[in-house]
Amino acid sequence: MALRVYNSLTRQKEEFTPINPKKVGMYVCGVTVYDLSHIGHARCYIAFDIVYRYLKYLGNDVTYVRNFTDIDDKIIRRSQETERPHGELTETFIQAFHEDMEALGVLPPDEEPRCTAYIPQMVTFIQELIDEGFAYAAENGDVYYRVNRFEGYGKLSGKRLEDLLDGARVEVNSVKESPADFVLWKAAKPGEPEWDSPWGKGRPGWHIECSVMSSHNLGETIDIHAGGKDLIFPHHENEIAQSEAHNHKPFANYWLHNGFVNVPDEHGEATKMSKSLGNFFTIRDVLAAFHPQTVKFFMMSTHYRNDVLFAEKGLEEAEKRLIYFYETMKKARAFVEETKELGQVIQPESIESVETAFRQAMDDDFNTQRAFGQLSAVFKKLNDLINKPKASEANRAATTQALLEKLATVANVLGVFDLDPERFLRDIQLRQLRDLTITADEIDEQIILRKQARDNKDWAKSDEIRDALLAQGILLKDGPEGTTWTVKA
RNA sequence: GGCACCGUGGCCAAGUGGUAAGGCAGAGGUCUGCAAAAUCUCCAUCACCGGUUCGACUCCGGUCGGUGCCUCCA
Repeated sequence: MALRVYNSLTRQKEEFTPINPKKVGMYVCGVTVYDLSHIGHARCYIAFDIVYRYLKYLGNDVTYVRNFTDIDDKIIRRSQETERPHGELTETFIQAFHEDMEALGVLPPDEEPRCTAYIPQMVTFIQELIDEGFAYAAENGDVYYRVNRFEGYGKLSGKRLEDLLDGARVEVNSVKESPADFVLWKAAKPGEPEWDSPWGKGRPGWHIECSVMSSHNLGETIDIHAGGKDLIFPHHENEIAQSEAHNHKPFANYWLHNGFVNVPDEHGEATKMSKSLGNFFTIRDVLAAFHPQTVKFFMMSTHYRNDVLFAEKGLEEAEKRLIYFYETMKKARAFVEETKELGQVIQPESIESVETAFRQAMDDDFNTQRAFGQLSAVFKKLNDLINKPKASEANRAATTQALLEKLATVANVLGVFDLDPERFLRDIQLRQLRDLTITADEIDEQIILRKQARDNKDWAKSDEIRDALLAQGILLKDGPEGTTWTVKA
């Protein structure tokens, strides 16, 4: 078995071969910290968190670098609007981003470089591009990349330079040699944050940051470079142009891009999130409404390269499914604990096949949806073991235990259903209760009263309590281990 | 206009040359004091038209429909 990944550069799935065996360097473009992060960011960093985890699971020593863009036009504007120093502003949102990622169970990368810490390196890099004729300083203090000097321009996005020029708006009084040229260094206007450079005070352009931080942290050629698909052009195209012109070697061997998170419009059709339309969800908004695992599981229920429609129905479906997974694990765990002595595992090879199937799915470009499909069969099997006395209880319990252990391995790679089931289910209940006036203790009281009535076969009284709870939004479920409850949808 | 991508059951969503994973919803059965839950069973020929092939949802060409990028964007 070998891992195959879809490479945006070649537009096909390829076997993944790192430059150094078992040692992988990956760089994912991070956020610009001028505001709270949205669910599109969540999708991206969840997707590549899985990539990170899976590569490690396969035995690779992975160095994962994800930057923070902590200086750019939007930051400056926001800083001026709010009259806060830009450093303080970005610090706030870096912290918020960390909180969001932690809530989502996204592992921290190995390095999180901030571009303001690399300005001298960027200046050097730009100067070297100028020296080689790949860039030029304009009279206003800006420095531009000379796109037509770089032969491979457009190889990632599939765009041809002449097409770009056709489509480009004619910029009046542009200091650029060509409309396709992009900025490497921006001259500072009065009052803006500024750094020294041979071309005057200014700040780096967006694209140069990633080229420099990538090579400084991971070397001139890296294995994986990833980000949202909206970054393919111009950001990643420009990174390639900068880095390959500068280093004379390939910049990244594999380019991975995740799909968008869309939101429903008034007709339920997918539409792009945008602040102007007010259809924008921050990670915080969403986590207030749904459990982080629900959000994560939902995101992973579509292949990372496809767009996903962030609709309430889908989230609710995901949550329902996740509850089923956790409830099954809880029951399975209880079954094992109740069994005094564990016997022989029934069909040990079927236990191993769980992980084999998982790897087959994940080896195919991190196909989480397929992995979940296969795991459904495992949960069915657990139910079977718990409920159907086909074999001795001791053997069934042993098999259940073995499956649970295998599941834990897989859960750890996926970062889903890796929480304690009791705790997850309790968290879900408490979240659901927030919208109701009744408390968990009050419900438990009523359940005890109802049990007394039921023990006395006082069905009228029992049903009365049940109906009363239902009227308050609480749905009772009578199981072998007693009565549990959920909030009515 | 240029460049990419997509079109699988009521809905979500895998598969991509050998005759359609999984989930939600729905129908029926079991269980239950009755419910609910759980559990079991059932439920598609893959937008359309041509072509290649022994054989195509899967490859090629075309048609129709949808989306993204080309301006800041995960």
